[in-house]
Amino acid sequence: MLVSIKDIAKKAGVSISTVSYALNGSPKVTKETSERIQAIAKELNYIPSAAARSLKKRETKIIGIYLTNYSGAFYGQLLQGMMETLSENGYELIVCSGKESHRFLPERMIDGAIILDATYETEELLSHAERGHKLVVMDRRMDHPNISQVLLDNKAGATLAIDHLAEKGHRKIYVVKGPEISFDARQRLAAVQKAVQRYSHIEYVELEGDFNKPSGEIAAKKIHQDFKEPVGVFCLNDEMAIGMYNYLSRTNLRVGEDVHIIGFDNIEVSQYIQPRLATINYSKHKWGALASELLLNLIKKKKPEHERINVSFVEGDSVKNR
Amino acid sequence: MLVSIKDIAKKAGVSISTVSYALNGSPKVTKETSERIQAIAKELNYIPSAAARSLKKRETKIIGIYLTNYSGAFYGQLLQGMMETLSENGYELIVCSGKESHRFLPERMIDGAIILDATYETEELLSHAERGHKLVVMDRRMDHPNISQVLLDNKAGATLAIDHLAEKGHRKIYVVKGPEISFDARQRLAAVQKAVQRYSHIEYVELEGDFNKPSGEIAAKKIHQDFKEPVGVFCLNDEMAIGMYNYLSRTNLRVGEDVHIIGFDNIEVSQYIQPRLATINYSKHKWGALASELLLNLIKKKKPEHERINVSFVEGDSVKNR
DNA sequence: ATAATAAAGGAAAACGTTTACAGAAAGAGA
DNA sequence: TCTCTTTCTGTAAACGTTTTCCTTTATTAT
Repeated sequence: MLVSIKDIAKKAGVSISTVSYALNGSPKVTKETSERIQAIAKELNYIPSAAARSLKKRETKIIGIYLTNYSGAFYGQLLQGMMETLSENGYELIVCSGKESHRFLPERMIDGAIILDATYETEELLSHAERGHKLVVMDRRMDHPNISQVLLDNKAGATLAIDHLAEKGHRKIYVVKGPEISFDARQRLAAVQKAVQRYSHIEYVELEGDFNKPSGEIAAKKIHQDFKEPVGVFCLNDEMAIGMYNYLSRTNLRVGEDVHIIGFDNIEVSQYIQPRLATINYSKHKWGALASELLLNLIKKKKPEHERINVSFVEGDSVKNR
Repeated sequence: MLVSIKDIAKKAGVSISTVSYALNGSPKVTKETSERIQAIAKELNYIPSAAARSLKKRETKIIGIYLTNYSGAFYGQLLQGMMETLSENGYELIVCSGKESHRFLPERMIDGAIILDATYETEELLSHAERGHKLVVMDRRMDHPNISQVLLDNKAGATLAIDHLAEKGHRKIYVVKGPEISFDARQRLAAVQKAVQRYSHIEYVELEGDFNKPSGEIAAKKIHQDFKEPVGVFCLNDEMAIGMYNYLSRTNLRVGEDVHIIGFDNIEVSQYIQPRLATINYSKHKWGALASELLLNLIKKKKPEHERINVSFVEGDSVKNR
């Protein structure tokens, strides 16, 4: 039923090694024999076995990206960037999410992994690296000969946001935090705390958040309850900002008049909601492409690299002068 | 460097088959030997080779889902539903997107595939099925002993939408179409055409669209240009509705007053935008779970099945009485 | 004519498992 | 004591490739 190179060899009257060479375009076999073998392979509908090949070659030409929150609104562009870079180099990308998918790396189902999944234990990553597996982390800092990293410039982004609110004359600033587990959230928060210190006249309040829309609504509720005069709010991601929009729309407070909001990530929908959300932008495509490039370098035995993705401020109607 | 069962066997003073049996919990080997072997395996940091195992067992316990548009806003819940069902049954899920990833199925990297990717040729799918591979299609109709299908009830959804607009007294209805390649788009459109025939007094206009936000903006521009009196609009998905919101906000036309909009899909953000979008809802989670279940059944040699996912109307503030 | 070289292809080992089958040891029944 | 089970473990083949090292044949140089 299942056709292997053995069947081709028999039909062509050659040995299996010749078939293998022919199918791989090796110059060791005549053009004519090669073509004859190719023809027979096609005729028999031959398809190589990935398992057999990777068992022998000790590689799969597949890269895995580890994600938790598939819902995240920017994965599309991120993955696009990765796929382009990888496929130019003969690699395929698969997205791994299930808890058991962690075994893909140690079991050598994939030749390397890109990590964007805070629930993946750093210890575990380290032990993989220790065994010689190649990794790129996008969600934490790690220093190891088999690990490269490419991180967002969260510090710059958060500082940009706070400075913008201060510039617009806001004297009370809320920040809606992210989940403790997220590296980006922690970095953004730390940068915010440092930035507000430069403005001694600013009253600064932290609100809980988990990067999802409902937590933005809850934060909005707090703000509504305390409301006395116009305030600035820095939501540590756009999702929560959207939750906040929604809650406020059911109150007498107006975004861009009473509550001035800045987000982070510039997800696609942020430029479609009303008023347009001011936010921190960065190229998701580039982030993914760079991560892939560094992984490929690592696989080619190059040195690990540490890169940073620049961010920029995106003007919006959600922040005006106080 | 790389430890295999051979190394364990040597260290434990048994044969490799005993190691294999022990590691797989076969009753053929004593509890003591088994435990001793397990201990040694752990000590040596043994990890099985996925390639070797799947070469021998002719299965990988991995299912692939084929997607094009990662950006799609509902993949999170869909994949969640799939992963739950699959992992309960000892399978892992990987998301495949790259053009070359098509080979995963014929090369037996995966034990089955779920298709939600209109660019995947039906011919190609058929040839896979013909070779004995198991498939579930979510984006087309196919009849084959190795293919199950689970489709949205697009017809019911589209009818619900048109009826709602008609009930609200609208006499001019626009429909913003989807891309020709999409089965869902074609089905929805066909149902719309059939539904409007029942309302002879309704003026019906079709506008181009491709399921992305910018095409919703373009459609909105047309509507704005032609505007005379309040109209109803059925956007064949929510994304385009959001694009329409955005364009209209820059005009004098108001959603829910001048332009009454219904979407399709009920993506998460639709309930967060203002005014809340009326739309057609269905359980993404269930859709994914069911598709996985049917695939598992197929793998267990059960008969192919054809299922349908029910849809329902979601009230919103984007549609009011004319 | 002979030896040296090149060209084309083949034999076999290896990759790391699983598993059918065979074998050995030990206990039980006669 | 002998045979028959039962219980454990070992041998070896198989999965489908790739690749190293040979062998054969043809070609060229001497």
